[in-house]
Amino acid sequence: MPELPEVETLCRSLEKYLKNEIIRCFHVRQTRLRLPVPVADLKNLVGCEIRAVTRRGKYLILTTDDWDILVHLGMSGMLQMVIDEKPPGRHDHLDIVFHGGKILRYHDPRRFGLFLPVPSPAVSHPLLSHMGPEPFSPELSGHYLYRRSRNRRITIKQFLMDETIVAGLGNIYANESLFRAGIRPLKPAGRIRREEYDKIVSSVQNVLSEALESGGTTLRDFMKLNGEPGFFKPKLKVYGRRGEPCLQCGETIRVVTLGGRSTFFCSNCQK
DNA sequence: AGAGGTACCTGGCAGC
DNA sequence: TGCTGCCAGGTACCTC
Repeated sequence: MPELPEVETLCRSLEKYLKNEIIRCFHVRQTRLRLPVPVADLKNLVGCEIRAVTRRGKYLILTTDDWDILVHLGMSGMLQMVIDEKPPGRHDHLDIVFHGGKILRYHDPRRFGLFLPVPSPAVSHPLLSHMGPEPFSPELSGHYLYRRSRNRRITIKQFLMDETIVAGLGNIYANESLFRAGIRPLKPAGRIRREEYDKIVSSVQNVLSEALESGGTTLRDFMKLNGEPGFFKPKLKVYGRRGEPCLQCGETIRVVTLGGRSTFFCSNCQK
């Protein structure tokens, strides 16, 4: 369930739950994630206090003094606070056990996620250092996207999903943003005008902040319920609506594949 | 350099 | 009921 708004909400909840907690130990049951969990390096974190929990793109960063932990949820990852001594289930790959008894449990059936101890600061790690601006940073502007897109023949949708261009914009919100901006996802990025990029930036920010509100509620329930996935169902206008009528004009929502990802659009509203 | 395809995994669901 | 094939919120790596 890891969309950027959900990762952001998770980040805020974790900050509250984990700040000033001291790591007692790790229980690693599966090391084979997107990158292998370097078990030997985890020793560097034992006894360390969590200073902050932050987010960069869809990565979570648990910060201590000299080492940080980089967490990515991939397609199917979840983090949950385990209060009692609940036995780990299938795909509960890893626990962080804190002094005082709190446990943070990493669960990821598809194992596309990542759990990586890295020397501070995590933001200079190669996985993060090449990332583009955050969707809400002032760096992300119509001017910026216009400049980065010149001479690019890639489609605008793939361009927006390139994390070196914008950090953390996933498939759902790339689709939704382009619908709101009235721009067809198949249009080459290099052929989009400056004013259209202004519109794209505000669409991205509006969609994400609206989703953040709904995502937040779901995530709080999720934490309270000790891992019940919840039913986060944002008000999607195009994503997942193949064959259904466009909510603006009634035209049938179409789907194409771009970069291996399903891409939904209204051929009447999006030019 | 940029673009397209593929690989990494498991689970859920539609269709037979 | 049970099998098969397809699809899924992500990212990195390979080839052309």
